[in-house]
Amino acid sequence: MKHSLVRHTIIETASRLFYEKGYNLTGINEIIKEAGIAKATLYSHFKSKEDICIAYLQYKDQLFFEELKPFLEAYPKGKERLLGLFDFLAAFYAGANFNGCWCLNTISEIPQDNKRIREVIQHGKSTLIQYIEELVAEDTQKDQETIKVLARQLYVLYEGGLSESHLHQDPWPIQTAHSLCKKLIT
Amino acid sequence: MKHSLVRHTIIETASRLFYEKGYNLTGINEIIKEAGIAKATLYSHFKSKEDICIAYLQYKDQLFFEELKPFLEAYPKGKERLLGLFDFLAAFYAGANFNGCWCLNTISEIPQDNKRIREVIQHGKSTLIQYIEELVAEDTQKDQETIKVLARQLYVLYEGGLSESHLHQDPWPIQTAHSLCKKLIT
DNA sequence: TCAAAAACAGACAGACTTGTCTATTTTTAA
DNA sequence: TTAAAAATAGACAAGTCTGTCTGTTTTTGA
Repeated sequence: MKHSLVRHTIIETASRLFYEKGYNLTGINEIIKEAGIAKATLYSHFKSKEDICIAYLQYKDQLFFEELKPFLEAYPKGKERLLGLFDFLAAFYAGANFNGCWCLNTISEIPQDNKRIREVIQHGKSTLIQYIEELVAEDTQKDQETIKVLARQLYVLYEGGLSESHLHQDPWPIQTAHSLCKKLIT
Repeated sequence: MKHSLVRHTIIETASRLFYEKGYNLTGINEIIKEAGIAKATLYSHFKSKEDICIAYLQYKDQLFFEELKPFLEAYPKGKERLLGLFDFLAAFYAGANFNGCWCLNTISEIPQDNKRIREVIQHGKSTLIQYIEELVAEDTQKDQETIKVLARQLYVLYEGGLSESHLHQDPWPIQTAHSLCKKLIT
């Protein structure tokens, strides 16, 4: 297998396992077994499990935006697209292998003083907030401050719906967030 | 030490460690060392680590309501008391040892098929929703369905603010949830 | 006072963890 | 074609984990 392909296989396999089973309950031995590679190969691509964790978080964020953006482009700019955010969430929930937000899950699993992983997670979420700001800006004319405030409100709704649908194993929190979003923007 | 006192010491120590460090990163050996008891003593009170986890979740929920209820009784019934919910959250965030929501943290740490722990968590959160319904009902006259819908909306806001303030290590999501609550009830 | 209950220290089993290392084979690319 | 790079299997170190067990000492309560 080509060098870069092996790396990709490791990230894909580790991501699936980390997301499904959790970071601490997934061992290196399980990753190499499922990926079908040798342990020395894994450690020639990543110097530690923590490095794989960071690659996992970045990979999930990348996939997330690669799916979200085309999904929302099917909606007309403005209010409908903002509501589309919660349709995306509902589809995400309904899809196979849903296990909540990988960022919140991982934050819960690492020591509080692990700044390296925390920063990757916070960066990913900041990117999402920024993207929501862009969606809000596409709606009717607003000043910069109003845009920022509304984006943060929608973000908190989005995350609340996501984590609570996971906890209750029921889509009602996402639906609640959706209807609250509607109330906010109309 | 008296029998029931030992049990309480175990729960208190385990709760502190589970909440601070996470469930999987806290070992039985650490619990007995910090609690100052023998391992055989711990296992005479709890048959497994999972049983301690359940006692931990119930203990935290109990403490939570024991603090929340008197806190809110200082507010006038109705809208102000509903907003007080988010003041409580802000105080919880600002307090020492804040580490997010123990329910979401624990859900992230256990295997997906662990129904026993999941049910304890879902039960605790359902109790919170029910309590919010009571707070909502204290406000102006509403039919039962409207009460339920509004309570769920406030709950999603509450949880979103809580988990995101934890993630970003900043109180802005709680403040955002607070202002959204205000908008909702006035 | 005295028997029962509880707590004690700590060894131990058995399985797991991450990460290193050796020695061999395969693949790649010029 | 051939030398360098990469992947291989798997042993190993050194530590972790949960849970059991033995044998002793302390506490409790009637």
